[in-house]
Amino acid sequence: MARTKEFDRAQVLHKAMLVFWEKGYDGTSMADLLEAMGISRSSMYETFTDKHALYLEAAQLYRRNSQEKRRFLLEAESAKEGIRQYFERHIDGSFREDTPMGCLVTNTIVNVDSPEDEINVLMRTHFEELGTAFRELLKRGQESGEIAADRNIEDLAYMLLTINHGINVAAKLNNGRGRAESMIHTVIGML
Amino acid sequence: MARTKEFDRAQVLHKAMLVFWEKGYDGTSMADLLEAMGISRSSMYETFTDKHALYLEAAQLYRRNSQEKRRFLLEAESAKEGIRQYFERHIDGSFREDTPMGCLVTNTIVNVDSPEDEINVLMRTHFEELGTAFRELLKRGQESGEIAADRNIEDLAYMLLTINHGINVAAKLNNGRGRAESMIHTVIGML
DNA sequence: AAAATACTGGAACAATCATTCCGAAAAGAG
DNA sequence: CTCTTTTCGGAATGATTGTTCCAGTATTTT
Repeated sequence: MARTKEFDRAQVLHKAMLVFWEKGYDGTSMADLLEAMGISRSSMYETFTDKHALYLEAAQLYRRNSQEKRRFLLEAESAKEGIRQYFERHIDGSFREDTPMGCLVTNTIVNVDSPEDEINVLMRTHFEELGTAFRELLKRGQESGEIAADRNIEDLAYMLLTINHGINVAAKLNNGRGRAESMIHTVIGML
Repeated sequence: MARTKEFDRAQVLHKAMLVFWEKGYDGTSMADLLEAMGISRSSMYETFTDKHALYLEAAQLYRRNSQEKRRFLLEAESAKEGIRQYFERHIDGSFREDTPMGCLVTNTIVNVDSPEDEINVLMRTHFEELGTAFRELLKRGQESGEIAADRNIEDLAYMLLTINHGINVAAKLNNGRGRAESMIHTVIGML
């Protein structure tokens, strides 16, 4: 009876995500979004309701992509090797030239005011899960003897989580990824 | 011939700094600033020229206060003890309840678009100097035998700098300072 | 008292923001 | 061709933004 469905919703959302990633929530205007998404104002509001709702969807998309890295932690046989592979991916994602620098989630934490905001809850969950993944893997590594028994697993996991945050900040400063890669190599050697 | 000087310029600037610290550059409106500073629009523009100029001054003030921590690195006799004292101060400043969470400088890096902006140059310098302070102290620690000779000083310094960044992000997530303090203790034990 | 300066309050401005609405063009289905 | 639905582009709205300007009120010194 009518015209076929829509444009490519997923693709358009992806474009929006890149803009949010680069400029943050307040920093991106609707004009920026529409230009990048390549659809009309009307279509955008029809499809995504709101700027806030669009951001929420974009953040969730980012998170899905980003969560793939965590598989290296969950499925690793060796703790150190799993951590190495995770950070290799993490550094690559944070420093690569064809996407914005840093991490959309980290970039946002700062920006949103209310800690009760749905967005902020999403961020907190994101990092709690990452911290848990580090902890579980380190624990397994300790049980298998790969990591010394006297190590404080809780502290090491929190250290890795903190380094994870720090890399996202460092990427914004653009000091070059080489230093980060070398640093992670040394950190793993100390575990 | 005339009325005496002004209100307390330094005090008013301090108030403005707290607002920028909490809400970021874009996030704070002139209304917010004026309410916190307690002076009139006219006086504000007369005294500080611009929002941008005001922010720049506020950031420099923050940086001066923040730089006092670095003295613990520059003047330390023991490397580990100096690093311990630095991070004790750093965590306290980042997590304390009577000032905004995190670090004004870190909170800003994300926000400003152009890397050529005077503000962004300020930020970069800030962290380069901190990285140098870590490196010099670690080197002295290695020469005095406090730190093993086979350690890669460059990597360790970059790790501490990255952890420094990460703490500022973690403070925004408000996971409680206890975990950060415990983590630093463990990290220093591993140096 | 008079003159000079410091500060205030509010009005006015132009720009930008997210959002809503409407009419027209486009495109598949009957 | 004729519906029906999707998409578009632009105009309009109302709120908020940073900034300028001016008249008026303090406050101090000559």
